[in-house]
Amino acid sequence: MTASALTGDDRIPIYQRLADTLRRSVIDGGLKPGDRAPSENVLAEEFGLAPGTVRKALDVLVTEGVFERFQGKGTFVRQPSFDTSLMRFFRFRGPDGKFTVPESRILRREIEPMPSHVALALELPPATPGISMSRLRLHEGVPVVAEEIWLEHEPFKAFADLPAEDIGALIYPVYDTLCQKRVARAEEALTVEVAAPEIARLLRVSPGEPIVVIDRLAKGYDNKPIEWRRSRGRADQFHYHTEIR
Amino acid sequence: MTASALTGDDRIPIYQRLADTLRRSVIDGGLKPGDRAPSENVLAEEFGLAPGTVRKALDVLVTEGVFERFQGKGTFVRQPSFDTSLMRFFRFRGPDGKFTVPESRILRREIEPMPSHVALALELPPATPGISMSRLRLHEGVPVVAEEIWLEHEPFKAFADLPAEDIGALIYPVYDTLCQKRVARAEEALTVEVAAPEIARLLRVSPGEPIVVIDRLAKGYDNKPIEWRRSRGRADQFHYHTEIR
DNA sequence: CATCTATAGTTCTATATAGAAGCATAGAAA
DNA sequence: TTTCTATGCTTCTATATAGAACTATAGATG
Repeated sequence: MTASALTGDDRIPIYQRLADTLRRSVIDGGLKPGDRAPSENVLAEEFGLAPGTVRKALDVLVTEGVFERFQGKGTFVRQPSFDTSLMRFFRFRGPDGKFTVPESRILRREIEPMPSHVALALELPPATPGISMSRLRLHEGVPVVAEEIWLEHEPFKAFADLPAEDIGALIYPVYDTLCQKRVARAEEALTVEVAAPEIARLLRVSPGEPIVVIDRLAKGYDNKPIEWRRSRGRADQFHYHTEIR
Repeated sequence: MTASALTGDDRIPIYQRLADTLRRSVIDGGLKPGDRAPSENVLAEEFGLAPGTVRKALDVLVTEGVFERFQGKGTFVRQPSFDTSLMRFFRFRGPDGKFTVPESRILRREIEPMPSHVALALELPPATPGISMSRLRLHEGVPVVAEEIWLEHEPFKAFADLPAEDIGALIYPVYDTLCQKRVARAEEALTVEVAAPEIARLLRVSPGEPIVVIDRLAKGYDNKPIEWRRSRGRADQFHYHTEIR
């Protein structure tokens, strides 16, 4: 009955308010990805709650994907993996059938005002100064995906000044270390278009070939947008499957 | 401690074995979609378990999508809705912006040996006799999706004899009432192809236009395949979005 | 007739307790 | 050294209990 240190509207169940509190501490960086949360018993002690109530709060956060649990080891802040991204359905594999990580080549990086659809997605005023980047991903030297990436300039100044050769294939860890921006999740949308001349040239296909377009909006733990990205790849290499019910 | 009427390997936790038991009774038809399950207290009484254990078993089945719960009302066998199907990303709406259910026109229905890829998907021997069906879906008179559907002939004899005009836009309820085959879930796969001449003619597009192809394998509560289906629609009307993390 | 009230049934929240199961490490034993 | 054992931590399972919150219905009240 001792609601103790828990804030918020007390018509909301205790376990949900505890979940809110713990989620908050992940957002604020008190708990970082990979960190172990206090054990169930410690939390119960700390907040003056029954262990079952604490466990139920953790259930919520595990379902949300904020935490993951390992029996005997502990409960940890989850490292976003993005292995459910639509991108994985482009099959980048050689003749031996093995899947490989495609290499990245940055074609262009400039500071310019955002086009309206990007500013809208990033929840910023129109024409906000942004970092615009073009990137080509190649598999065994063959171009497979062309990407446009947009970031708000202000919070990503340090990234804008980073030498291009210091940006590897994985870009989100750079955002984290350089700009303290941690990507927690993303929304993706898939459409199909016909190859425009410039895209056809980049991807080495005939104009008019079908192209799969994946738009991604990456967000932080606080659900605020961080990065907008549009990826285009050859449709004949794309295969997506899912389960419904 | 009284494991009572629960069957199965007793190294498996009780709540999981109870979940298995309840799922079984849905598969066997003892509990049909829309039916209310016995209340948590009744189940606890019946199996000699603590209410918390029963509740945990129901949690499992709710997460699986077998049951859905309503506070104050009860726990019910879920009616599969299929509103997460990839098909919903074809936007069938008029100039007023309203979404509508497309009408169906059955073009062909015959009994013939299955092609190997269909027999493989349905887990049947090659060339098993099947019901082959072609269907065109139209929105305001305009063809939007072309479908091929395959069923095993033997269990669906009654369906094969049904007059075509008695088959409405919704086909799964017919499987249930006529052939006692209940679809519980489905797997879907999405690919993109270039319109072949026959498809182009059906969908009234130019050959070479991009076409979105959705393959669906519908399964029962026992996870056995029931129906194989391939749907083709114009790519320019397709828009899929999802969240990842 | 319409509206409120009591009641019984349902799920949901929260407490308290006990022990099993899994993991890591320190120290004993071979 | 290598292997086993004990210990202490973690999450996981299961019990028992109490009351809150929600829904539907029957019956009283206006």
